[in-house]
Amino acid sequence: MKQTPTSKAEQTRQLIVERAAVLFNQKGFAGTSYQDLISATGVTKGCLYGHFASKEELAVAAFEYAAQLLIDKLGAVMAPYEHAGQRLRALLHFYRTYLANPVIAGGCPLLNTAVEADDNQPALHQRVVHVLNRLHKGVRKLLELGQAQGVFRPQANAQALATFFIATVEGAILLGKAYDEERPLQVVLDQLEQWLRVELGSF
Amino acid sequence: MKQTPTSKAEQTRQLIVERAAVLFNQKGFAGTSYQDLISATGVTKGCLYGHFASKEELAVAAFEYAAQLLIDKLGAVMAPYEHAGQRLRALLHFYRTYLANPVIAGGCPLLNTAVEADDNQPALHQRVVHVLNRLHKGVRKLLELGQAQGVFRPQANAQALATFFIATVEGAILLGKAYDEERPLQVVLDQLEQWLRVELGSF
DNA sequence: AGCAAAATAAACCAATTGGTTTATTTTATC
DNA sequence: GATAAAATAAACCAATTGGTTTATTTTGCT
Repeated sequence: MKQTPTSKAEQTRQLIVERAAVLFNQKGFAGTSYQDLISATGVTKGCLYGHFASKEELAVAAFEYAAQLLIDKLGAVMAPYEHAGQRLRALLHFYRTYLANPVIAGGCPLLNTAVEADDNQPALHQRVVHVLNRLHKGVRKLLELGQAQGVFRPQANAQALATFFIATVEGAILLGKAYDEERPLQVVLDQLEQWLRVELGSF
Repeated sequence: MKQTPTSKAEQTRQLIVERAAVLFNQKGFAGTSYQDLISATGVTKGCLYGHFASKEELAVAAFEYAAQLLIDKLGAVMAPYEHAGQRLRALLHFYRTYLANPVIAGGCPLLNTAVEADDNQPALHQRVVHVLNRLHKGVRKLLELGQAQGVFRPQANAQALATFFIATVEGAILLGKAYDEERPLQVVLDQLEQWLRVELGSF
């Protein structure tokens, strides 16, 4: 008998996705085997294949989960504020401490997945681009909101600054992870903030 | 009889390293198999093992080769100039067209290797940090040279700006590769250049 | 020309890869 | 408590993995 979308299966699926997202983020797609996934989830291979037809399908679901965590987190850190300047400061603060509080173990899923996927996994690469677009739009809207509120200079190029913001933040995370230190993150975000104050006016 | 370091073996070794560097840069360490290496080099497995005891040893040699290409290239683009401002502009110009003229196919070897290695390959990770240090020192020295020449503002924080430069450039390459477009690179490097002009004075 | 170095070809290895199937057991829910 | 859904256990698959060995051939150099 057809049943209401059962919750147990979805719980298991969710558990798999969450554990897989960490593995893929840390070890990459090629570096993660089914044995890794079985060990990390505590679930059998049959169960994995019951939920996902292939490693690629699971990797896509895992990436989308991790990306949504990031998007949600960015929303959450800005949510307490209406003032665009405060929101921007909250965003910068979030990234300043990213190594200690990553949305998922292994660094930034956008950075990690983009690097491996763009030459190798078209399906994943496509999702990466989509998430980058969402992120860019979010930052751009924030800057435009600030302009509408009269707190950011109207001449500022929101489009370009959003691109610059994302590139700089990802580069900062790269250095922070490479050195396993928070200092590069602090240094880079300090510089970014100063430049944003030049372009947007004090905020 | 012991012979002078034979050149044929070194030629073959060099061929292997060059071809392997491209593969590892494009497909990553885990994503590159011996079969890939055999196909790309045209050399037999026995020959590969004759020159490198393991995939990791080969990957390290390949990364060091690619990194040296980058370091050499940066030196070459700056070499025609003595004026630090001109050198910096040459550096920015080089990165503006990086997607069309990468030092090696597959993007930036520092970016690619850093992302995969920092959680997985300690030997590679160590070399990445070393090359990042060299790169940072090079950029810092350039900024300090400009200060000594009186063309950059003496108050500028060369240390911090060098870190910022590297993070921003790597982030720009990440976006450029992800979108397979030069525009993000142009946009990000325009912003970077403007900020450098604020900090260093016109150059 | 002769000799050593370099490379090949190929067989071999145990382990692991991603993926499939099936019968059985557990579990959630009506 | 019945039943269908979910998960397990395990056998199975062909292919590939990283790595080794050995005998043979090709090559480069003095």
